[in-house]
Amino acid sequence: MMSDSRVSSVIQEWVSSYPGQPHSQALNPVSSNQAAPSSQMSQMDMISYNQSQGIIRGGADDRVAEQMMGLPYLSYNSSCLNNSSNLGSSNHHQSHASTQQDFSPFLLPTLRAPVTKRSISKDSAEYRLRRERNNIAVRKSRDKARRRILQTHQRALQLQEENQKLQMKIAQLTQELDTLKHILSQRHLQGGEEGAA
Amino acid sequence: MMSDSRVSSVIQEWVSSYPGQPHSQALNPVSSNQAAPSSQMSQMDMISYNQSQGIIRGGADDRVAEQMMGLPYLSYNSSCLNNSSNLGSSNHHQSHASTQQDFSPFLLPTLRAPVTKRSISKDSAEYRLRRERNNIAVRKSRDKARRRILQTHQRALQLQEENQKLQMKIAQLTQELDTLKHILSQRHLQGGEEGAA
DNA sequence: AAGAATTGCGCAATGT
DNA sequence: GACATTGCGCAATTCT
Repeated sequence: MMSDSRVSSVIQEWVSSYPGQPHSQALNPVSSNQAAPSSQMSQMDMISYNQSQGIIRGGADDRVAEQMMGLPYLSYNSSCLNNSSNLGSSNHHQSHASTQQDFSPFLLPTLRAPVTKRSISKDSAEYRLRRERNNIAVRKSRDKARRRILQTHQRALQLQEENQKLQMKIAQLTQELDTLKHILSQRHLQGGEEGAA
Repeated sequence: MMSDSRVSSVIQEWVSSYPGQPHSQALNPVSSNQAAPSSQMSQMDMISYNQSQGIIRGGADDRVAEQMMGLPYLSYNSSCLNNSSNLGSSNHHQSHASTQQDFSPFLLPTLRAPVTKRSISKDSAEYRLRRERNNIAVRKSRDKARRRILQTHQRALQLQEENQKLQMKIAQLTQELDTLKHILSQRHLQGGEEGAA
């Protein structure tokens, strides 16, 4: 309930352990339109990393918008060109939402309602507060992850060491046992001879 | 030569296996000035995450600049406010560099030369190409990291299992040994009696 | 000298 | 609703 959290996500655990999948993009209508060009591929191991087409957009900081919603390098042309200064920001959502309106609402039932989804305008203090908090959470989470990884690593080392000791002990015991067995067999013979005599 | 590549890095393998340390920031003068507000603290475990002051900047996309150089939430005010449109971009370095000029150039010998460092303007095709390549590399690298982590984890599990088996074997051998010892002592007594008779 | 690999960071979507 | 996770792209740095 904590480590492999997103196991529930459909597409996720689908074909691999965990990373490299769209995850958010694929499921969310807002971002889905420009979803996975890059992320998709990470699945087919090596090789495939070099797929993302090099659309050389003309816009300047489209990257901003781009990254804002984790979209790779699509939709650089049309939309997303007005918010360079991020003043109208907060509306990336809307823009995309509307851009997508053409989709039959029947196919995306529960997702059409909040067309404006509360205009979080990136200027709002609330927005910054949210972001700030999330950033803190992110740092914390990553720190935790790092610690976890470290622990696992050290645990492995420790176990390996312990393993060696155990194996040595086994070797020792085995030898001891052989010795005793030998002695016993000797005694046995001896006893046999005595009985025969 | 491939997995634990940055083993040579001083601070790195210093105290632990691999992650969690500043690494780059701590060593480089340029970034060091605004370096670790966030990373620093991540060391002192929990608690300290809520430190970043909630400067509610007035600017809009300062975030852009912000993130551009991975600086946490400092320098929101003065500099970094002119490149919203990312045209002059590439000069973040300079801005900061100049901001830092007060530092005796003797301390930063090799870093003052390329004042303009080739103005890569984010519009250039080259820039996009670079970014694209880096993104690919990043994905690849992360995939690799994930695999590595997974492996370590599995290895730990495997070792643990093996450990149990070994311990069982030891228990078994020990018991067997005890049995033989007992038998031998019996024989010994028996032999002694026989000899005495 | 140049490109690939790493790493920390913030954002946004999503999970809990 | 707040916090936790996670994928993603950016930029800085390091490795090769």
